[in-house]
Order: sequence, then C-alpha cells, then structure tokens
Amino acid sequence: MTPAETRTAGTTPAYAKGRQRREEIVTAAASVYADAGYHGASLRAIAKRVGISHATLIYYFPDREALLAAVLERRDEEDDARGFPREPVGIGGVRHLLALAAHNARHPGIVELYVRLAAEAITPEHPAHDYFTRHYRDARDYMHSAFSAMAEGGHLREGVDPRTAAVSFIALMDGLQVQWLTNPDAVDLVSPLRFFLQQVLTTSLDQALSRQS
Amino acid sequence: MTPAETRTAGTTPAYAKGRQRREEIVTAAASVYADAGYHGASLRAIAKRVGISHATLIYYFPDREALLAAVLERRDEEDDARGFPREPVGIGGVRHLLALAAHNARHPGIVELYVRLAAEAITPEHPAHDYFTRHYRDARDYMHSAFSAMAEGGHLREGVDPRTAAVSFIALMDGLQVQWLTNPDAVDLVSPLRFFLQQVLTTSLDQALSRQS
DNA sequence: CCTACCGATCGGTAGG
DNA sequence: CCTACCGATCGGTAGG
Repeated sequence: MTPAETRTAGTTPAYAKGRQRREEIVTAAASVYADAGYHGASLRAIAKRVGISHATLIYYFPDREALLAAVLERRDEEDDARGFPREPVGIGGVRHLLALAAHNARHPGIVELYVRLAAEAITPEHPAHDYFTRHYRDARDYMHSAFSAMAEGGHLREGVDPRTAAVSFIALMDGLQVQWLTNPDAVDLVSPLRFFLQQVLTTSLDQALSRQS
Repeated sequence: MTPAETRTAGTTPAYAKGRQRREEIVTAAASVYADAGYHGASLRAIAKRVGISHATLIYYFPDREALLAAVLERRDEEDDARGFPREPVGIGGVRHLLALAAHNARHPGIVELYVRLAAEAITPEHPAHDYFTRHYRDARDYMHSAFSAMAEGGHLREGVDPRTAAVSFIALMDGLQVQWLTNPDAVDLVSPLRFFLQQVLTTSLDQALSRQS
C-alpha cells in the first residue's frame, strides 16, 4: 500500500508531517477565533501563530470557511470523546452537563470560542449557522431525554414540563457563560445550574447525583 | 439666546437639522451593528444606509468608537424610558422584565444588536466592554432587589437564595435570546422565564403578578 | 456635504 | 513552503 493509495480525494494529507501541520493550524485558528471571532480573525494572524505564511496556510485549507469547518469538526470530536450525545437517559445526563460546566470553568478559551461563534452565527448566512442550529437542537434533545427519564422515575416536581426544563437549562448554561466571560469574578458557572436543578427535583440534588443510572 | 450659545463644547449640534442627521446615523448604525456586529460594520455601509458619504458620517462622529458610544447611549435612554433601573422592589421588577421579554419577542433587531455586541465585548479591550460590565451588574442588582423583597414577603420557596436566583434569571433571559435568534421557531422567549419564576415562588405566578407592588 | 486620496490590511493567486 | 503580487475594502484626512 503506497502512501498515495491512502489519500481520500485530496482531503486527507497523505503524510504524517502534513497531518500534524493541519492540526497545528486548527489549534491556532481556534485560539484566534476565541479572541477575535471568525470575522475578526485574519488568515495572516492565524498563520503567524503557527510560524508560516498565510499563503502556506491556504495550501492546507482551500479558503477561510474550510478552516472554520475544521475547527468545528474538532470541537465535535472532542465533545464526542467526552461522551456528549451518546444515549444519555436520566440523571446521568444532568451529571454530565454539570461536569462539562466545571470543565469549562477551567478552560475559558473554549468557552470564548463557543460564545463568540454562536453570536456571529445567528445570521443564516454565516457559515457556522447550520452547525449551531444542529448543536442547540441536539443539546435540547439531550436534556429533554434526561428530564423525561427523571419525570418517569418520579424525581421531577409536579407541573415541571421536561421540554421547558430542557430549553431553560441549556439557556441558563449559555447565559452564564457570557456573564462569566465578561466578568469572571461576579458569576459562578456551576452553582446556578445546581440551584436550577434543585428547584426542579423532588429530592436533594446531591442524593440524586449519587444514585446510579 | 443665539444658537451658538446653546452648543456645549461642540458635542451637541447647534441646529435642529444636524441633530436630526445624527439621529438618522445612530439608527442606521444600530441596524448595521445588529446584522454584522461592531467589528463587521463599516462606516461606508452605515453611511450608505443614511444616503451620505462615509466622510460626511465622520464629520458628525469623530471616529468609529464615538458612533458606538452614541448607539449605546440611546439604548440606555430607551431602557430608562421603559423604566428599567428605577427603584424596582418586589414582584414589580419581575413583571417588568417579563414585559421586556415580550417586547423583545416583537423586536428581534434590538435583541440581535444586544447579543452580538455583548459577545464581542467579552474582551476587555473592546470599546463596549465597560458598558456591558455595568449593564450586567445593574441587571443582577435589579433582580436581586426584586427577589429580596419577595423573600421578605414570604413569597420565595425555602432555600432560594435571592442572589443566585437573580444571576440565574438574567442568564436565562440572555441564553434564550441566542437560541431564539438562531432558530426562532424552536424556542419561546417568555414561557421559560415564567416557568423559572413558578419554580421559585411559593404561590401561583399569575396570582403573584396580579397583586400590586 | 462632497471627491479624491493616504497607508494599511484583507483573502486569494501565480509562480517557483 | 516562500515571495510577490492582485483587486477590494478599511478608517481617516485634505481640501474645498
């Protein structure tokens, strides 16, 4: 099997060095997007961070949008590796999103990338618009299934609609991130989530979290 | 009193025509910011919307930042006119923010301006950073005082901390706006707020809202 | 209120 | 992987 045979229509670099270069570029792009947004990030600024010319960057990614797509693709892979959209069910989904919030609190750069791109991508014309439409739908569905399972187990207070609780929980996470990034000392990323869950549960949150399933 | 005497250090135009022109420019700027963000909005694009050259726009506002400041100033005036940070106390504050959310649902352009600028202004270097730091602090304080008064009146469930409830309520409003703008049909801007309040209150929300003060 | 211009920067291409 | 360049666009200024 020659290296040339492993190439898939020119999208995947055949050699390890090239693949590594691509990874370096994606890392640099993510951090520049976090600081300046997608529209505010120039190919030259990203290339400089890697130590190459912007023309070389374009050799690896045909245009700006392809680079953005690669950054979003990696984010999905990382979320998958963290076990995000894999058959949640029940309190496990809640436990997972609380862990994610705690993880985010130690990685402001990732949160900043996410918040800035989401705000830019409101416009349907933005190249990441479909990505965020899908992302929010998946996040709502994930929490919906978690709250539904909890409702069936009798752990949800009377009158709590799983769908509304799911939308609210995701919105709460996102809104906290903006306030926290703007003024990190004034807001905590996790405790309001625990507060919200406690209001919605019939039992103590800590008790619920320590149960299996 | 001659027109020249009414001028205050060159900041306020002396003649009605100039004042009107400034208002036209601020309106156009707000709508371009909503579509493209502050960084993505060019003076030429704003000027074109007004029907003047970009050089003429610069005659009215010395530079880009001065125009942004004027847009934010008007937003504050409009919020003041809607009675935002004026001595809230109690359920009245809640009623007011629910009305604001309903108002926002009919004016997506204003919401988009707010969400886009807030995300850009996360960076301390952004010219609107201090504005949003203040805005969030004021919003939290407003709801804190509302929830505190409700707690004193015995209308809050046991274990509900007014400060945490305030942060959460503001975050919930902001997070809903992003989801709603990205996909208007999938999310409602008001009902999750009512849901949140219902979880936190000892009595029915509708009952509480119909009481005075 | 305009045209005409400035120096800088952008994404992308040519050619090697 | 580079230099050198392209056409376009940016904020701001000059001069009227």
